[in-house]
Amino acid sequence: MQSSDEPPYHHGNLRAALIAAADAIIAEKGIEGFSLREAARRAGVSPGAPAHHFGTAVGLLTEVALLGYASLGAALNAVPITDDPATDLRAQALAYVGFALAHAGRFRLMFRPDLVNRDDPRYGAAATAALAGFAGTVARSSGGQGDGMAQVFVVWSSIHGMANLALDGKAQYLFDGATPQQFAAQILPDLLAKSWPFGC
Amino acid sequence: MQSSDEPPYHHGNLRAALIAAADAIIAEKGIEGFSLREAARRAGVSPGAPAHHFGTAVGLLTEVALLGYASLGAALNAVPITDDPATDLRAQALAYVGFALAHAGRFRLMFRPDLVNRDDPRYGAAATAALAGFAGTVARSSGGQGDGMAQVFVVWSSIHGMANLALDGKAQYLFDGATPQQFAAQILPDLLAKSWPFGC
DNA sequence: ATGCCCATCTTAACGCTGTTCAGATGCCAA
DNA sequence: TTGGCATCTGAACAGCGTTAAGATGGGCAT
Repeated sequence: MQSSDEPPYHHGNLRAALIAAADAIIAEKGIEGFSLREAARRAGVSPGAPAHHFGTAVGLLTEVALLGYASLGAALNAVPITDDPATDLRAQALAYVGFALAHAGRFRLMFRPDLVNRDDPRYGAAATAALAGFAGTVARSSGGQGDGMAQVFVVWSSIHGMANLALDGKAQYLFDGATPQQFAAQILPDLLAKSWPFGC
Repeated sequence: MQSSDEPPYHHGNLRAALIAAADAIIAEKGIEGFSLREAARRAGVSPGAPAHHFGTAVGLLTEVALLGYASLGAALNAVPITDDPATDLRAQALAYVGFALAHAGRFRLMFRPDLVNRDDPRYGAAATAALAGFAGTVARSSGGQGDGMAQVFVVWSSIHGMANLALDGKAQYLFDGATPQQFAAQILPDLLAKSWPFGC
């Protein structure tokens, strides 16, 4: 009996191994570099093995996307809450964009409807759970006035749009060829403080 | 001699035929339903034929994406300009989201860095040209105060985020299971007028 | 008008992909 | 110990993008 769970047993906890392998591939090569066969290869099993655990490739990728929402939620929950909702909103926006750039593969996967099973009830739950703290900040920021859902949508859209544009290199075009990382670290904080309507 | 250019000549204006076929496939099945071989099939040529005109599949898809930016620009330029920049901004936002939903395949392709050759100089030019009128509205809206680039980025992010969230069915989750089309037609206009900070 | 050149397209092949299915494997419970 | 059954293998299939060698024929120089 080994203390490590690397080569677990006869065949082992293949399910977890495949999820980890898929996540690693996506982190290394991006979502377009993923292939089910390579995930199987890394887990040391035959190409047909994943089918029994996940059905299809979408089944496996859905699990990775669920992990992605969990880690996004963790990143958002990690920002300290102050008594100024606007400050918190800026910090959460920065965390959101930072997560998208730091885990580009995961982030892209999370919003790829063709690669994820949206009918899985855990999917919607994971998304709302990830944004729960963020929705709370929006509610505190508005003081309960106005349409709550609309406000969450508007603020989320703004942050999500910044993340996507930065990820796709569009910010690079507007801001003197700054890389996405330079943009997030140097330009975005000032921008949120001075030009972002939700940052007061 | 035929008046129609359908089966043009010996082999014909294959380049245009392939672009049209690719655009049609994407409109029918979405970007994930595209395949280079099917585009060749529809154009009535062998699988290897596109290579000479576009090099790789990305070459062909880049052309379709350029058409996409042109049509997005046309949609944005089609909104009438009033003397109230906030009104214009709302109308342009509605047009942007409407375009994304009406031409989902094109729109998704336009922001897929793995399917488009970002090094093509026409690509950046097409993107900025499409947003030129929009950037003008932002400038009029701010009265020339503040960082222009930052303002364009912030407003564009907001609109782009709404389009993406609507397209991915996230709005569906926040607004009582409304379909993307219902959302754009019934919910979004009110939302832009009442909860959108750029709509005054 | 004729002949050559060269862009264009075909055919065939390579290696890769996701998925399926019959059969082998070996753990766990009885 | 033995049977049942979840698990995994190995091979196959169709489809994909891309490449290379060869056929095809239109347009240009002569």
